[in-house]
Amino acid sequence: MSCRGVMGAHMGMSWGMLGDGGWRKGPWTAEEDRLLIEYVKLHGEGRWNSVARLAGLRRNGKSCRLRWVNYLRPDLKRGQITPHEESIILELHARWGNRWSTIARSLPGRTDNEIKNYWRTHFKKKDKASPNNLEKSKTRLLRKQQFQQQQQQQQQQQQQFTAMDMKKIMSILLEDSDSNKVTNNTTTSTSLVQQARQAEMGANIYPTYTEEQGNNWGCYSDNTISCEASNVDLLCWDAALWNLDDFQGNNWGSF
DNA sequence: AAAGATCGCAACCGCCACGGA
DNA sequence: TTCCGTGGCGGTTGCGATCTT
Repeated sequence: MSCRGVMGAHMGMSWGMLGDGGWRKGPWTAEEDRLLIEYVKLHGEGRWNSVARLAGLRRNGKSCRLRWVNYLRPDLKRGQITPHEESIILELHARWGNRWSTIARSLPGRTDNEIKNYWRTHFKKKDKASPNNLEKSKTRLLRKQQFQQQQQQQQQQQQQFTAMDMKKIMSILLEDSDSNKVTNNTTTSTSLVQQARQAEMGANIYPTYTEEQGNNWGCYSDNTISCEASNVDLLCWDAALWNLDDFQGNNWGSF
């Protein structure tokens, strides 16, 4: 029997049922999500194997961790991978190969699973794809992007970051970058910081933040962060963001 | 309109590294 | 030093949604 056959038989048997040790498997219900979120609120991330006992979930620790990391974390960015993110993925994959978690660290709000899925769907198959198929997927992608753009525009109208919120972010980011926590490319990061400063001085336009978009840095207008930035610039910018992230304990909602 | 093909994503598995007993 | 529990990672699968014929 093929590997797929073995796995398929196994997963088919267990999907949505109780596995070894009585753990539930398969898709998560809204109630399970709620319990897990409550658990993390009370106890923080980690100690996943106590979730079953403390939260009343019939899920094993691994499953809980995965659900939290890939789906429930509040700082997750939803929606389409942007062209900038795509270029970062391409560049980092060329450098590191299938080290998805490493790549994910350079893309705030994206999970290794998401990037891995994106890569497999959009790039791996291109190797085999005929020009015709390629055209089809492009069209499909375009349609999806247009639909999501419409949705995002609607949401932007409802949930705009206030200027004050953004000033807080910028001041934290600037303090952080000034203390040289970004070590890989000080020159570039400094220049980004300068640009950011200029942006703050100009200050009439702030990036928007929506629940759906998460940290959609692509929303910066041309007079804030240069849209012409190279991938290296973007990486530095991302690195700066991650330092900010560390500073805030990954809690975007706490600004 | 319907059937088959393809896509996208959530979730699973096995393996490995690490830290504590 | 060894064993065991835990968490993280990368590969793989199942299935609903969407598209094509």
